[in-house]
Amino acid sequence: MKLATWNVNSLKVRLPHVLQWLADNPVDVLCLQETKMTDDLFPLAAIEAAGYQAVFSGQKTYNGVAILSKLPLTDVVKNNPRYDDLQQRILAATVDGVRVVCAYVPNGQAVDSDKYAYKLGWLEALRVWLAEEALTHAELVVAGDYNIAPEDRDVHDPLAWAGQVLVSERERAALSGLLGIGLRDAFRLFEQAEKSFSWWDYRQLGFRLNKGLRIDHILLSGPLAARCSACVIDRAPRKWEQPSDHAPVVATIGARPA
DNA sequence: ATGGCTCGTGTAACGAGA
Repeated sequence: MKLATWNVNSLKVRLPHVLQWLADNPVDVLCLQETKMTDDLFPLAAIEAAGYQAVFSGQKTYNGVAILSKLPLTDVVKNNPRYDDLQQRILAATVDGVRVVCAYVPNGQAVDSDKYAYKLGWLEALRVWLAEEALTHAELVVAGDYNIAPEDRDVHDPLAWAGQVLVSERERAALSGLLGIGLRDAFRLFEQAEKSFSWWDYRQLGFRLNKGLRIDHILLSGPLAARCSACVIDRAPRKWEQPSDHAPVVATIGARPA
């Protein structure tokens, strides 16, 4: 099974990119974040024409998540049942026995802001819920835009970013908390090139100068991590016309042992 | 030190993202 996550920064603008990317990379499951549209506007027909089923949970202007899959999506859950949230940031579904959670973690804006406190509370509630999910789903994937660079090697200029939102200690501790329930960062299961990032600022030639952060992650439960044979960031669509500021992350997971 | 770019909204700037 190939599984990917991609923050598209508006599915209305990026639908052609998603369709092109799926044509080039026919993954089994694609988690999308920042669709930025209500469900009545979701481009289901175009996605189905590309050979994918889809579930989605959106809202006007901000946030919004979706899961695309070649195989049926069952047991769909919108939002974290342990957290009352007006923002549409979580979507879960089961595909071929694998529990897939698509997450768009709050940005946090600045460490002294209300949004930062919301981010930390949201992440703690996510940890509590995922710990429960892990008990009933041995094969659990949590893929999405975490808005956290786990380590300094995931930051183009750690000194400039030190202490700021996306890299602060409390955010990193919250991400470690998710690993503490038995999840692994698929990207770090393998040797990777230095300065591997998944997001680059639109401004200041961020992509061309590789001034980026690795903030989009695929976390895998133990049985899936054991079968994961690769995890890569696909920079190609970041070079296309009118790109998202994020690149897709793709994990390859082998078949269950007989 | 600040803003730099792109999105949605709505049709002009502005909030938000990261």
